[in-house]
Amino acid sequence: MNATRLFQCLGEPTRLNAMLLLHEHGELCVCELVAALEQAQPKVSRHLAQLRHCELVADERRGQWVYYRLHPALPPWALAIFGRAAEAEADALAAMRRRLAGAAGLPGSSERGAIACG
Amino acid sequence: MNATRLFQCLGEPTRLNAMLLLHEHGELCVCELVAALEQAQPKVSRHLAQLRHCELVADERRGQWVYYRLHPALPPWALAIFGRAAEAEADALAAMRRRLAGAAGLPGSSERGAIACG
DNA sequence: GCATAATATATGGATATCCGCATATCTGCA
DNA sequence: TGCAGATATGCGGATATCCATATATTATGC
Repeated sequence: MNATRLFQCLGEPTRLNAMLLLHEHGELCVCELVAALEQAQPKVSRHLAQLRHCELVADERRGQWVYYRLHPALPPWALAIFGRAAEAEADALAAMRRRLAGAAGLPGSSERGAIACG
Repeated sequence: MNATRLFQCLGEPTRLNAMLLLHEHGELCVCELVAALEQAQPKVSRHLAQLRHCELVADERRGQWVYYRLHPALPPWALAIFGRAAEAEADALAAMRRRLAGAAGLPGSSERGAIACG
């Protein structure tokens, strides 16, 4: 992991926001990211693939869903950078958090305290 | 100043290294940056112009030389990110520091302890 | 004014990035 | 087997990025 490459990956809003969400929530599936980011599914999926390629995230399939989390091998300085970026993007992050909580019916919604609808 | 834009700027080696050098040394003129970065002058100048445009650096002409420093309005979280990036790029930074010290005859060389040649 | 050093910009071309749309793959279930 | 939901990928096009070379600008010293 190298600083230039990390910054390249974070220099695009969808990827940065996805990383910040994963940093905050630990683990999210693609449909939750799509809901929180308010971006088209192929777009989110493509950016996640790029983050996977750079080993910024790790993915794991569980049944129908694919869960993403921060890559376990990320060095401490990278995590520290995510923390600072979260500080800088506090407002956008709050909005995404709200959309995530409002997305009922998604796999993780019960754990997040939302009312599951089905 | 916004996180995505900052990361875009830092996602290119010449710009990242220039920022780390300025973070470490406070102030450097273009010819010192050219020596430390080992990149062509027009290339360095162009990247500095871009950093200036994004208000990541401030410039000041003093006679023949133009000095660059980190922009005074940079928020704390941005400075913190530079610190972490410096940690990640410690080796490259050490090499640039050596080249800077070895560049005798440049405007700041006496202050840096090198032997001025003219 | 003229030569020179330091710095900035213009130009053109190669390459990369990002997107939307369509479609493929995979899983769970009837 | 076949359908539906979740996710990934192929493709073409628009745009942005980056570079090297050449040239312009600004300041200094004679």
